Amino acid sequence: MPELPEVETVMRGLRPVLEGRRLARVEARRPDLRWPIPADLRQRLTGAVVTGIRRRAKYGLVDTDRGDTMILHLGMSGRMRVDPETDEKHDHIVIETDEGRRAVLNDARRFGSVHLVSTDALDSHFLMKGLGPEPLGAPVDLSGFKGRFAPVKALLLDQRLIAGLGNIYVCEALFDAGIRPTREGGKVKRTELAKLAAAIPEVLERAIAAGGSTLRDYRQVAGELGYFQHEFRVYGREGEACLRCAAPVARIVQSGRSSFYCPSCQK
DNA sequence: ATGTCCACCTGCTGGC
DNA sequence: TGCCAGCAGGTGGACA
Repeated sequence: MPELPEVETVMRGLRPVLEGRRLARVEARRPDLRWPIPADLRQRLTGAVVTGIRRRAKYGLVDTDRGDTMILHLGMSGRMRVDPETDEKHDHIVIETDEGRRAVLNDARRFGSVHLVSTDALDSHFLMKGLGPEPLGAPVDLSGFKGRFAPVKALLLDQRLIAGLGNIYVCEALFDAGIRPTREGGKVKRTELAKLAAAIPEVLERAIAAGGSTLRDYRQVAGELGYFQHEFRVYGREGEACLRCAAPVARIVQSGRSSFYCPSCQK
């Protein structure tokens, strides 16, 4: 669920609560999520000062003054809540600062994960080392699509080529660029790739500005919804009229995941 | 190397 | 009301 804009929104919400604060209490309520939760998480984080709150691709990063970085992934259903009023089912990790403020990781499906690594070795961690460039800021480089046979949809989801896109924003960016998700990656024309390269950061930035997209689980850290789902042009709109040409939006399944597109606008 | 699937897990919705 | 099938924002790893 949480793609780059949702993770960015969550980390922006955590920053004022955690950054610069000393961690007074850290609790892991179960031994594992997708991977084992580090057994020394509590010992290494308790008493440490949070020196940075960052995001890389769909990962949240929390740096401490002890030279450690916690790597946080929200999987499909992960949420962070700040200063929650009540405990909820699937609250797995609780972090409390010296001000008594709390950040709680809740993840019903447990596809998310928590790792703790030396900040110096962060880039060589197996979750980080294969990640492609960030799709914000600098222009997106899609030259890696050359010679590839996989559908352009699959290439955009490949975190080694571009890091941070998921099913929603890939569908939306392909619509904006007028490219059908089934097109063979290597056969997408240069001019179309240029449109796509521009559409990707554009849609991500609009989603961040809207606080992300709330379909089911996702919330901002204080419980607010995201609002970008109201701006979807194709995602989840099967059978509804294309906003550009009024043809019905189609849904197909590619490698087990839904792709939404306009059969008339997207060639 | 490249592309395709499955598995991991819970919760919700819609049909019967 | 109950049951069951199908579906969901991700992604590492197994396979041909």
